[in-house]
Amino acid sequence: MARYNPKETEPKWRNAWAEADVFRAEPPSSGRPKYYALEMFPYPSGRLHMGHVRNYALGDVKARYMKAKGFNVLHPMGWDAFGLPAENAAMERGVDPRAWTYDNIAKMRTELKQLGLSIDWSREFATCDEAYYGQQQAWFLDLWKRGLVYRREGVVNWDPVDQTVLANEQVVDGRGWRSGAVVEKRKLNQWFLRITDYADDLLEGLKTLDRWPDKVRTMQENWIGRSKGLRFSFPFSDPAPAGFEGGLEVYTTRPDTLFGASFAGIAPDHPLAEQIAAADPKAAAFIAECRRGGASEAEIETAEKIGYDTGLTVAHPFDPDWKLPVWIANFILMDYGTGAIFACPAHDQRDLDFARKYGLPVTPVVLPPGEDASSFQVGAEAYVGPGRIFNSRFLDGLDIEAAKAEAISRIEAQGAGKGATVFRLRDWGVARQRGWGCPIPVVHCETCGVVAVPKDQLPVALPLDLDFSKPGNALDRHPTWKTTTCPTCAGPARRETDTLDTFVDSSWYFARFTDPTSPEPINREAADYWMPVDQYVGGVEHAVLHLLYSRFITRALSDAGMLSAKEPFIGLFTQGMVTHETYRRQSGEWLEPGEVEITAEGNSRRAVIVETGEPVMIGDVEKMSKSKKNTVAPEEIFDVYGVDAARLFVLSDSPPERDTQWTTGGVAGAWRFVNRVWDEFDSQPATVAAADIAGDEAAKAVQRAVHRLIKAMTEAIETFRFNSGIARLYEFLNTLKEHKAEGASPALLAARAEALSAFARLISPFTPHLAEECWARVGGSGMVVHAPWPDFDVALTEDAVRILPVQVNGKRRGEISAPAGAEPADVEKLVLDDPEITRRLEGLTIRKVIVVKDRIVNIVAA
RNA sequence: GCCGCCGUAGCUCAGUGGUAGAGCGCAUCCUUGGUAAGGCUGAGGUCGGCAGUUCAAUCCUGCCCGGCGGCACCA
Repeated sequence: MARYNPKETEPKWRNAWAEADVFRAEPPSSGRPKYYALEMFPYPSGRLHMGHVRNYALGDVKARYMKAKGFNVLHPMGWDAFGLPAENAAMERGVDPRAWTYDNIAKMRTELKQLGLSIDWSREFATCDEAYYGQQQAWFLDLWKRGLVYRREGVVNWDPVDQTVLANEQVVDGRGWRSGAVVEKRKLNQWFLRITDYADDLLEGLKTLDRWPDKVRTMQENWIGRSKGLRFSFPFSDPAPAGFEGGLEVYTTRPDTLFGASFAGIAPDHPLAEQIAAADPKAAAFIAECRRGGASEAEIETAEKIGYDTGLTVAHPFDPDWKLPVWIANFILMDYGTGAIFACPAHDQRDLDFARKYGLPVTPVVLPPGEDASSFQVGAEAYVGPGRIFNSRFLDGLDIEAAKAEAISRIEAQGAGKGATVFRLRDWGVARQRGWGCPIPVVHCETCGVVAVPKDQLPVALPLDLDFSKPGNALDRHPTWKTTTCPTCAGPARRETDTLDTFVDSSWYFARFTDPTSPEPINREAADYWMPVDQYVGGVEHAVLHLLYSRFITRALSDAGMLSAKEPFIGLFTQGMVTHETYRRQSGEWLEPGEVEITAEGNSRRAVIVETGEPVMIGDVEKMSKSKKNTVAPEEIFDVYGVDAARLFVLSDSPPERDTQWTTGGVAGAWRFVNRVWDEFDSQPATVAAADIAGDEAAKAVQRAVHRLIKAMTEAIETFRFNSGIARLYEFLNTLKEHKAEGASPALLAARAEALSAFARLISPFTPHLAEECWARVGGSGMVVHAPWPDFDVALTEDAVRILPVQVNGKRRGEISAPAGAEPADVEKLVLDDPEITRRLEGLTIRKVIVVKDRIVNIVAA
């Protein structure tokens, strides 16, 4: 018996696929239904990690399956190649970022190809290719013309370590998402994309994405954060401060509680606050105090509410004689709503905390059900539940929703304000002060202002001789690059030296894949055939970054006429991480898995350092990371066990959406499976004569098992439950082993031949190389990649005779066999005739007999 | 605090309103010309807890406990 040798087999089949060019997507004219499978493209770090293996293996299962189902599959690959790691490498090691990046791409391409993915490599590109980012510049200018790009001075998030601006989405708990540094606020001239124009549409669109995880939809919903309310102005009671003659504009979602108003509040960086501070040193000191507070989550959480009474008062909108004091308060955010609020302490916890601290009035205006108006009081907790309005003049007696509507219409009738919808989502700041990115294609002219570079002068290419030896923007300090002439007046001009956020690069690459050499950014015909992506696979960490930006850009480009699709990804799957146990010395230093030897002692385990025998602490199971040294290099696994075993294990051990734990035992198990599968094919005669299997129980059992397997595998792949599918493959292999080829009857051999033919096709999405070898071994025609997915016969998935357990009062007391589909009445008769059962019923009176067809019988007796 | 996911064998996980499963690990034995290997057999589970619905609950419902994730001074 020849042992399976992946080192020879796997490269052999990869070459065969490449030579036959089997994964090239056919043109739209092929007439076959399309299927666009895509995994989030990698950053070319230069090294493949297990997370990549899992991500691309998952996508590959679906792509190969759909190909077998007869679809015209597009499954491309590219590189998200701009960004900071290249600049850091340049700074640390003096290499050229371009050379470093393309070098890494070459290395990673080799490793990815080794995975045996069904990729159409003819479409490959990198976002740092001039041909790509030049097209990006072209559509950027189109969006500018359409008013979706604007430039303004604004307070931005500044990452002091990476020395660049960050988008709101890239600030996590007050820290830069990449550097982890505490983010500072700076005023800068910034480029923005008007994503807020699409806030409503992006929110509504989520409802149509029924093949997205609920979790991701919820996260986007929260992020967009739509709230409906009222925007209105408080008139100042005394002469209004300069510039506020129109009053103090506030936003509220609770206009129903207007009669519970206690004070008006403004953010410390509200223009009015700044104006007051200019004349009032105490106010200025207070504002400075507010700014000192950090932005980290812990600090926000514990920050006490503090306020400063400005001495100004405003009039209640429904009662000119009712004066409300104006406070500056640290809990009010300038960049939400209008940066000013009206406070109703009885029904808002923040307002209540504040009012209690500063002795401001607390008037309840919503009466909870069952409470009495004369006795209801608010203590330390604001009441935010449902109820009837009281203490509120013309709103009295209304429920909350009716009162909101009434208050809004009164305010609108007075001309004091308007119902308004407010979003948490802010416009997307896209400019980055970096040299290794897509240049923003504009020039600054002294006479003409900011001017777009004409399309025939695109791409605005990065110079080849950027100096990355110092931190900061290499493009800005280049000696000559930014000096140019104005395209409009031919006068002296300066190029924009900001580049685009790399999330811009990744928010349209999927559309470019449909025709990566198009002279336009997007070939509309190709995009309209292929888009949207049918199945997108990637990490959940992009739930609100990449996935939201891509949805926005797709809409914007669609509205600009470049493609029809509004949603980029109609199906989304977010896979879990690959984790591994961690190991440390007693002294606390992390150890690599390879340095540690683990021995089992009964059900517990003991770990020591291989070389010294020094005891090792086995730590938590955590995401593979270099810092904790709990990584396993894919290429080492490929070397020992082969690519198929690695793919199989990484797909088999957990549901794809959950984290999976890498273990050497697990991959060894997958490797044994590969070998046992090969044994079954290798022990089968290459050619088998047809035989009637009707009278052969073993043959029939194999036949039923394989039909059940086809059904289960089809469902498992359709529903992304690959691990369950693989569990079924293991079970089926046990069935095959029970009905060996050695000494088999002609009927069993024939049944095995048919089963093996199907089996080779069923394993092909998971272990494609092994599948080819097996397919060839049993004389399959052509390659298994070209073979259609096997069909199953429902009748053959069921047994002709069923063993029905028989319960008495819910406890199992025996079993009987009955023909499949036997009627309850007949089964009941069989049961009551059964001596074993009747013996169990002696002395009991049968009350009821429940027969569930083909499942079970329960006798209720007393 | 709000929302979501998870809890089944020692470990990682399938599964179903009706007989509790796989891989790994563990134990016994066989093989020692598949050998830094292969095979047979086996032990091991109050299906997180309590209650309800049902003839029947690991599965449905409610409450509770434990773990993980997301959001959170957004008016």
